[in-house]
Amino acid sequence: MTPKNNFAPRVLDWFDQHGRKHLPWQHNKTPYRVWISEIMLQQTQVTTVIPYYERFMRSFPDVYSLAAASQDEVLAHWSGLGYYARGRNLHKAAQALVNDWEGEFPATQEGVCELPGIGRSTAAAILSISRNEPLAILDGNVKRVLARFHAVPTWPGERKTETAMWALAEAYTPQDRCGDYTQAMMDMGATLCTRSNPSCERCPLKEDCEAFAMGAPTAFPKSKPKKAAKPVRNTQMLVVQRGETILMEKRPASGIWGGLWSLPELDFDDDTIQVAELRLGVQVDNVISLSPFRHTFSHYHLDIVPYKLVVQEKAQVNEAAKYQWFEISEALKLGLPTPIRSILETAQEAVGTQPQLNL
DNA sequence: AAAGCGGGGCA
DNA sequence: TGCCCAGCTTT
Repeated sequence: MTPKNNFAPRVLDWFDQHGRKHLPWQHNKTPYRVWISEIMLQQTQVTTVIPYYERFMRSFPDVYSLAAASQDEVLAHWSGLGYYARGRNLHKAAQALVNDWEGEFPATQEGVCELPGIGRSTAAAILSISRNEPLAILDGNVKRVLARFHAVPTWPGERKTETAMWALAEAYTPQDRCGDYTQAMMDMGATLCTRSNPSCERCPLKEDCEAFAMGAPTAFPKSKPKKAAKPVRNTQMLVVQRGETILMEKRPASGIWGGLWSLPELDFDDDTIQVAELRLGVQVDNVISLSPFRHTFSHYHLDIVPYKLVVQEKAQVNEAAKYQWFEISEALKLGLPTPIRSILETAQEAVGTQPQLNL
């Protein structure tokens, strides 16, 4: 990492010229007032928060009034903001402040982090803005700014990436005007360095922003690795019944289920009877639908639609080497792929119980 | 419909 | 400790 020495001054200059400085929580910046605003802003945009914030402050002007209120009263003021667990935490934390801290916020970040609903970043925001403590924040806004500035190549959700980004955040946080810097970084993330359509031209950091230099600001922060959305494949599987026996197929030695006994399979959109008769060389007397189900492999889902085909007693099949007739109970003693085993078990139970489709 | 959001809470 | 979730928004 090569911190640019003038990072913070540039951010602060931008803030002095363009930052928002007259939001309701930006005057009389007590820890209490900053705290309430930070919690509300975690989940909601500035314009929505303003009326809620003002109403909340009117009813609960200080930590004592908040602590003394009932949870229902507090939640009534939260109504419409969502995330009510955070409203409840707010109330609990107010009571903890009154009971354990004589109504004052702890002096240290660790102390503030003890309060329910406040973690490292929110604690730093409260203390830097209200008391000008030189503590770094790393909320979504700051993560975005830093990820772009350094073209951070990995997903911030990874532990080591997040640790590295905390180190960056600390390296850039100035000793002076830390509160303004905190506000400025949030403001930049909210108004310039937005998730989509960032206003790079107006950004005071663009000359040294690696993502901007790459011409790809929105490529950062790297998004969460996709859970490799497993493709879905479809197949038909056939339980070909001849008297008391069913037809098992020996799979090729390599590939999926290599060398195992399985069931004859058709493409999903093959005409079941027609293709079965053609390929196996048997005549189908009767078709019984079995329950379709999904089998999931490590890399794809296989949706299996099983059918039972009843064929004539003396049917012979083509390619006899690949096939063998087994009683179901005998077939179940073979080493079978799991979904094949389930089909056979189902077919065994289902004899005579399924509605029959005579064709 | 999918990802992002800070902190909580679980294994 | 490390990972995933709740509950809502934005894209």
